[in-house]
Amino acid sequence: METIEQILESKNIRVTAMRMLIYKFLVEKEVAVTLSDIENAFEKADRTTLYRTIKTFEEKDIVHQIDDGTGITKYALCEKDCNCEIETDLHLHFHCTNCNKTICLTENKIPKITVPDGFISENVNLVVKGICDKCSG
Amino acid sequence: METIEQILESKNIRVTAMRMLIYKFLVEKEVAVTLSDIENAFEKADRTTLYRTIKTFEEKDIVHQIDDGTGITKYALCEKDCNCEIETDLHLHFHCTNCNKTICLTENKIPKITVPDGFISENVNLVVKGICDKCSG
DNA sequence: ATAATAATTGCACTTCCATTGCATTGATTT
DNA sequence: AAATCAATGCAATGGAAGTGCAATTATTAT
Repeated sequence: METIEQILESKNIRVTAMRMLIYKFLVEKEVAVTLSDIENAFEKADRTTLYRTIKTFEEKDIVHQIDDGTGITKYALCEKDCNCEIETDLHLHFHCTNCNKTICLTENKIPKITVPDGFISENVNLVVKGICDKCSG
Repeated sequence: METIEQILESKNIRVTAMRMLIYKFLVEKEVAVTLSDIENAFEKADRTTLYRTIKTFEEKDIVHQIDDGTGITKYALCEKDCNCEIETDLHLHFHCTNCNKTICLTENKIPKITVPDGFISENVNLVVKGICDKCSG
């Protein structure tokens, strides 16, 4: 079992108290979070710090950004073996229009998408909107 | 050949000079446009008017909104036989990271997406990012 | 045709999220 | 311990989306 310190260090992220707290927060959340969500969880910390922390995480590939169409960027921890940058590993996201939660459906891989001649596909983003399991039950 | 007036009327949109101009602009563009694009094309008109016009078009289903992940909402005319609201008719969008253009690939329908039990899919948004035919050539 | 009514447009303003500059604090290295 | 570099906090900015209200224009009814 890796500690948070080890995880951060393995990704060349300098370990600070703040970063460890935010990482922990992301682990505990099972859904994608907005910057405001993080902000509300750490009211003592400055918005900018949180913003830059998440951006650092993103750069170092331990967090990926999700654009679920709500207009607000959300973030979620990558899976252990996630290679966000690799096209074939892309999973889809589900946005519940009822509870406004966005969930990474890591089990559901995106089917192969064909694009017309001349187009070069580098990245695929797929968001399904609807009602999640908790809200539909 | 339908005139713009006829198209608008058939969708229960009251015909005004402004609306005809914006419709014409959208027809001539082959890519999805942002509000700023429209704004730049009609500098004499007020932003709000353009905004509300495009919202009206959207409501009346002659324009659909595209969220290509750039953070800025884009709009494009629906195809003649487009039924944006019908899930099975959804097409995908291609966003070129080089020229920043977003193109409707109306020929490429989105494959059926399966979601886990309990989830109800109502809408699917799929954006492929990469290099478009003009930029890759 | 004209008055009454309703929809559209323009202006001003607000809100919200994302982002940056700069000073300060804190951690690392020499 | 001094020097260096990264991280944090504060303040401010920018951009896009959206709203209220007054003025204008179109539509309907008299």
